[in-house]
This record gives sequence, C-alpha cells and structure tokens, in this order.
Amino acid sequence: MSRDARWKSLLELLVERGRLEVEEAAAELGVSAATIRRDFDQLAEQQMLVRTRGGAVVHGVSYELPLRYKTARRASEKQRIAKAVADLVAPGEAVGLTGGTTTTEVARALAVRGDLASGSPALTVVTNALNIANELAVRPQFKIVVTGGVARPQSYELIGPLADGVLGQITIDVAVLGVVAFDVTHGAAANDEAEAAINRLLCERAARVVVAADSSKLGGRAFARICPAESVDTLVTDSAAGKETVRRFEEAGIRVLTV
Amino acid sequence: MSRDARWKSLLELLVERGRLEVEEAAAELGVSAATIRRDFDQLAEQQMLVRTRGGAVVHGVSYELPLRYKTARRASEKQRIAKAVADLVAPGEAVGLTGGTTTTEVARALAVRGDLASGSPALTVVTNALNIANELAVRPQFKIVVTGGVARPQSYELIGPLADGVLGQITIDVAVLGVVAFDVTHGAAANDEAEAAINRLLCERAARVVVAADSSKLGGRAFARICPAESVDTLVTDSAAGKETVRRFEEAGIRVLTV
DNA sequence: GGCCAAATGCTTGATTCTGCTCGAAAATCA
DNA sequence: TGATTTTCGAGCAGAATCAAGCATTTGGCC
Repeated sequence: MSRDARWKSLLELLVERGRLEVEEAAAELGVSAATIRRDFDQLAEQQMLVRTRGGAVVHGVSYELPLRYKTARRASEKQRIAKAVADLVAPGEAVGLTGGTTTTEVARALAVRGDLASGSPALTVVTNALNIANELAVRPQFKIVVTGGVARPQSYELIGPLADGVLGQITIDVAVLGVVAFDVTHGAAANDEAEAAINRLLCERAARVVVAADSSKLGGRAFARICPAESVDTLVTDSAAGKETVRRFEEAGIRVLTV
Repeated sequence: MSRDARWKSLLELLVERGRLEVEEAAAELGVSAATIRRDFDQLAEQQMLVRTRGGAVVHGVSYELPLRYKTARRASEKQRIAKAVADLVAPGEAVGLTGGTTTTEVARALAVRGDLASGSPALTVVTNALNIANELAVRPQFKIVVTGGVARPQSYELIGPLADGVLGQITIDVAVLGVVAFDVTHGAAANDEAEAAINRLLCERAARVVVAADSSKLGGRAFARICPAESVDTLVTDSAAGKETVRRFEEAGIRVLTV
C-alpha cells in the first residue's frame, strides 16, 4: 500500500473515530507500527492531525465533516451521472459548477470530452469549488472563472458575500448543482446555508439548471434549501431511482435522465 | 503503441481508478516501467496528474502536499526564503500571497509553523493563487480568502476585474509578493500586466509589503511593473545576493534579510 | 535506400521507504 | 517514591523506486 493510500486511509479513519492508536492503525492497514508512527509524525507536521502518546487525534475541535475525505461512495454511479451531465453541455457555453464530489466528477468528465479538446476557450467554467478550479486551471480548453469568497472550513467551497458580488456580474448557460437532497416538494438542498445561498445565486444566473444526484439523494430533505423543484430543468440520476420517484419529478415538469 | 495513445490510455485509467502504479500500468499497456515513468513525469509536468512514489494520482486528490514538489529549480533557496518570510507573520494576522513557486513555498512554510497549530483561525490567508488556496483549504488553522477572477491560462493565478472588486473590500496586514524581477530603480515586476495589477492592489491593501525573491531576480527588470521599490518594506533573498546589491536596497530604506 | 531525430528498453548507482531492534523517556500502578 | 509497562526515537539492513546514461529500435524525411 502506497503512502498516499495509507495517509488517505488514516485520515478517513481518524475523522470517523476522532482518535486513532498506533497499533490499531498498524493492524488495520497491515503495516508495522513504526511506519504508522512516521506517518503520524509527517501528517502532524502538516497540521493534518495532532499526535498524542500512542496515537493521534483530529486537529482542533472539528469532529465534523467526514464527507469531504471519504473515498467517494457510489463512485461508479457518480461517474456515469457525471458523464451524462457533461454531455448536456455544448461547446462554447458557460457552465457553472457547485462544489461536491459529484460535480468534481462532472468537471473531470468535461476535461476528457474529446470534442472540447482543442479550440481556444472551448468552454467557460464558473465555480466556487477550489478543487475543481485547481484541476481545470491548467487545461487550455477551459476558461476558468472563480467566484472568490471565503473557503468553508475544511472544505473546498467558497462562500460568503465576496462571492455574491462576483456572481452578480456574470451570467451562465447551464448551472450544475451538486446537492445533498432533492425532492419535488422540498426542492434542492445543501448542508450549509451559506453554501446554499451561493448555489441559489448560481441558479438564478443560469438559463438552464441541472441537478446531478445519485438515487440515494432523491426524496430526502436537508437543512438548507437551494431552490424549489420548479427552478430545475433537468435531473440526472442513476437507474436505481424508483419508477414512482421518477414519475413524480416528471410530472413536476422536470426532465429526468437515468443512467 | 504510440505515445499519444499511451498517454490517452494512462489518463483514462487514472480518471477511472483515481490512482495508478508504475508497474501496474506497464503491465497493462505492455511497455517497460521506464517508459511509464517518463510518461508520468511528462504528464505531471503538464499538470495532468500528480506523481507519487511508485505511481501517480489524479490531479487534486493527493495529500502529499509538500513532499513531492522538490523538482523546482533553486528549491532549497526558495524553501529557506519561504521559511524566513513565514517567520515575519504573527499569529492572528491577515497575510496576502500572490501566485508563484516561491509564494507557494511560503504557504507550505506557514502550514508547518507549529505556533499556529491551534486556536481557531490562527491566520487569515488572502490569495489569488488557486494552488495555494487548494493546499491550505483543508487546514483548520487557516481562514482562506480567495480573490476570485479568471484563471490566467496555464497558470494558477486569478486575474481580471472580478478580482479587483473583491480586493477592494478587504485589508491585510502583510502582503507577500512573488516577483520575477526586483530592482531599486525599476521596482518589483511580474511577467503579465494583469497579474501585476492584482499584485499592486494587494500591496495597496497591506500594512507591510514583503518581497520574496531569490538572488537571481535582483537587479533585473521585467515587463509589468507591480510597484516602486519605496512601497516595499522588506526583501527576503538568499545569501548569494551581492553585497553591493544588498547595500543599495538598504540605502533605499528596505530591510533586507538574507538566508 | 540512407540519414537523422525521437522514442523505447535496459543497466547502474543513488535515494527513499519499510520493518526490525535497542536504549531512553514517559506513563501507569503499587 | 519506585518498579513495571508502554511508547518513542534513532539507527540499521533489505527491498523498492528513481534518475541518468547508453544502446537499440522506430519512424519520418530527403
């Protein structure tokens, strides 16, 4: 197991449990305790965790936010969804991407789309997600516009009033929303109200709104509402979505793509 | 199999799996490990992936932040300079970082500064460099403010009027400039006029201005001027800087640190 | 066909990583 | 306080990986 994979696993276990012992981690990952100690020391040097005698604890008091670091769940569904979303974008358009694992996959799918390969800015991408901007920045076929703002703690999303100001100055063709819940009556929702506010603004500036959500997100609710279902034009989800669920979305006037 | 086809396959496999090992890829494509290593190196140079020992990972998901990046020229000078610059920042301050390899090292040096370890936002970092924001975003000890704007082609710097608007709303304690040339009479300069404009704005919002430049940058000129030498409070450079050069900066009222 | 440049594969010396051992320091318990 | 146990840190050897150089092959071009 490479060091990258080991570090990733260690951080995952750590945010999940809050604290991790050397021997415990060594047994779990199948490496020696000495290696784990070295890993802990190196991660501690980078302030990714705090060493304790015999183990390590998460840095600071943030016992929350496990999701960003989890190995993406439902990876293959997400990739299929991402591919389908990418195909909804025409060359030359301006597309807005919110943060999240699904939208990150959309960004990657856009990056490998052959018909965008050449031509100067074949696509304009507007995003408040640092990781997406960072991945696409060096590709010559993209023009990347970043909203600015304050990074949400331990996350890659930019939020806050600074971002609002920038978004007010642009319009886009299609907004792709990564959501934590999407329902006909409750609409699309995010975990954080500031995040939801940015996403809402992005929707308002867009001619078309696409929600990318695997089937586990459908029909649920979450704390911060982004927009009502009527604002959404297209939903892309996986084929595990129930027939009844799909029908209700379609009755609400939303085009549903299942992949 | 041609190199193009090989690169295409490698990137496809990489996007699909997230990470790829040298031997694994060599076996899969039927070429030698040396070729794969060269391919990985070349693709990494183009920022299409991130090299790790024994393999490569998708660009953007690596935790191996400061370790693999030893490839930059004058790496050790840059790291010493970066360390010294980081020590000029007091806990709780707001520091502005422009783009560039030297300032990226400053960001990494700040990340490993022990006295910032705890306390909520121990440091506020304002930057227009996507790579810096991305690296620091997950550290709980930093509050990251991104200027927004359009990514400069093939680079990580955000530029343009959108960034101006955001910078106008904030002030910072210390601005760290990465420059391509710095001279007593010609001032500090960058390669690109839009980049210089952002850097200038950052200076104007700062109480203190620090220029981080290795000795090869001193005494030269470059296309786009950022600010006159009088605007700079401190210059941090390496000990290879000529005595006469240093003296002239000091006579201009600039504090010079050589490391 | 002959030539040149680029790409590929192989070898070698150096670097890095990992696991193990041993003495020292720290924590626990009596 | 003192004894015991656990953990740490450093050093070392083996294995894996890397970088560089060199020979061979491939492919284009005249």
